[in-house]
Amino acid sequence: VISSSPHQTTLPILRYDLAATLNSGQAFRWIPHNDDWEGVIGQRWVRLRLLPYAIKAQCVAHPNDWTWLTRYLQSSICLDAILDSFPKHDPHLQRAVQSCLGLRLLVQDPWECLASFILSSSKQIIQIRQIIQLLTESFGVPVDVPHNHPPRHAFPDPHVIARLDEPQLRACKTGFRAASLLHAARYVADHPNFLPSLANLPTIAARDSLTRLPGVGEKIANCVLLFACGHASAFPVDTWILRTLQQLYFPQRHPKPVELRAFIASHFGPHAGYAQQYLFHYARVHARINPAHSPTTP
DNA sequence: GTCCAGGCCAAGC
DNA sequence: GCTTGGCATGGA
Repeated sequence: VISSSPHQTTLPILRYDLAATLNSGQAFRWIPHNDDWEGVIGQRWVRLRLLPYAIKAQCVAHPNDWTWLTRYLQSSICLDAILDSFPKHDPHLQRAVQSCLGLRLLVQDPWECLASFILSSSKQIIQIRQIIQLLTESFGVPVDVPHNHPPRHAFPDPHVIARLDEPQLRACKTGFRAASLLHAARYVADHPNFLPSLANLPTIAARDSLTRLPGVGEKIANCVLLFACGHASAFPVDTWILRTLQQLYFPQRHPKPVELRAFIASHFGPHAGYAQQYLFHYARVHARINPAHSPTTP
């Protein structure tokens, strides 16, 4: 591994909650170090720090431009336009937005996102991180890191996963998800246009093509569409969001899936996926909203 | 020890 | 159409 001094830049930002963005269950590879966040985007190691009106970014090789980073972080978008599109008379959503004003949706690599969420099924976020770390350390290419820095690895390419077998994947604690990951890797490796094409399809058609993969249902498909393919109305409904929606919008009853889908489509507007991310983060931080079993706060 | 986790799927109402 | 159990694994 070649090491050298970090190169850095400063991205101007208006409102950006870096911690909430990197730690709200959309990406699984960011590690906090004091005020810094370290991660790997594509083949690049990156260190980020939030300043009053900027994000300071360091990486090892000097890049020609930083478009890859501003696109990933969505640091240049107009957040107000998105927040203004939310329903005006929804105190629950407004409260969630105020609790982490500056939370953004990242734009991630579709393969890493698809693979990560295949591995997420019926796992806690902390365990998803562990599985993905094992996978990258076992099969990912080492990336350049600063001097005396622990090694970091790129997320393994679909072609690499495709040549493995199920026991090798189960050795990374993937469990019953191994077969689905292997199948997805082989399909993506054999159909290089599949994932790039999703961004240009209507959301429903893109979702239908994703759910044809074994182990990919409506929820995981919506995660890929929202977190990697630019489908702003995709609204992943997991156990957290389901209980949150029930408690906030359907007190004392349990709407059927059809009713819930209709509510989501009509209530949250064109950036429903953003609303979902605020509600998800709010529910997880303020566990009192969401006493699935026993809340940690009185 | 028990319950359940950013689910999905096949089987059985 | 909706509900249930099984699927690995390990936090809480």
